[in-house]
Amino acid sequence: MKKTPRISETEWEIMKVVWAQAPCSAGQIIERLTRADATWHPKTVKAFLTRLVKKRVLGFRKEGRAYLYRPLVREGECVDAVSESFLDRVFGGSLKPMLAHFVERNKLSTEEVKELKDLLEEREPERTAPSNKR
Amino acid sequence: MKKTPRISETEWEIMKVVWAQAPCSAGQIIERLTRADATWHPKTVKAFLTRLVKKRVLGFRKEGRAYLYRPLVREGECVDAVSESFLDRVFGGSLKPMLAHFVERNKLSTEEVKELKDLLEEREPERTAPSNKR
DNA sequence: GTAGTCAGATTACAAGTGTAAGCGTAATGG
DNA sequence: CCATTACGCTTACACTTGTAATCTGACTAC
Repeated sequence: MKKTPRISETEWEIMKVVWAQAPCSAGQIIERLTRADATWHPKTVKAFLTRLVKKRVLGFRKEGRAYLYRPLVREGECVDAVSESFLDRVFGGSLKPMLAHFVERNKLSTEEVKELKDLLEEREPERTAPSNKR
Repeated sequence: MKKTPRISETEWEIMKVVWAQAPCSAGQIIERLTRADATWHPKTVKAFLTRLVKKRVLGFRKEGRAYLYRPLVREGECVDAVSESFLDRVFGGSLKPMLAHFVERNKLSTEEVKELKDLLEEREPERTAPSNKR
């Protein structure tokens, strides 16, 4: 296991953009972020970018005057890490209570319920014995 | 809405015990925690308890020499808050990708898949009265 | 070429976190 | 009584996070 570096909440916002936009400049990132939420301050974003590079979460290559940033960790890995941590911390690591919570809370439409069931359907019979994860 | 106070990762560990054990002394909490993970240091736990009281997440009543702590915020509320934040941040707020992720990742047994499907089944909105409110 | 502009880097700083040792006080066992 | 415990409270400190101004060096428009 490679132990994904810890990515804070705000850092995650920035990473989402980088993950989505492949190699992108600070300008593009700032633009994207401020478009969604005008309270982002360019300087703040820059500072975060520098930090993320230092953390080795982002890499870059010089492209003329500016940098083109790119992720050094894959989104999937980070999602895995944070999801597992969340599941463990809040729901003791078991899916059922978690799903129960979300289903309860997000009043799903019949439509959505069906989608989710289909999703479960597709996955399926890897084995019959309870796989105690981890 | 009452805006649940932010509960950090480590604080959550402690809260889990308090939520589970109703009114309980520092000693009981420490005991519980160290039983599960011997690296907990009593002093550390005490410090967190004090902080949590200051944050108004825990309350207490004196019981002789010691305090009996009790939660001032309900677990459900905190779970709601942190779950929503997680869902938004990591999965853009939509359940389906999230479920997909967890289902994919935790190689479920047929058994477990069935349980989850049942869970969805139960929750299904009353289709007799199609109140489609999102 | 000289001032302005625009990069990213550096620095700053207040909160929040994780960790734990010390302090003061009250109970306790000799 | 009095030293030891047992408690909670205070203090400490390094690290992280959120936020942003300032610095520095390169480039651009006069």
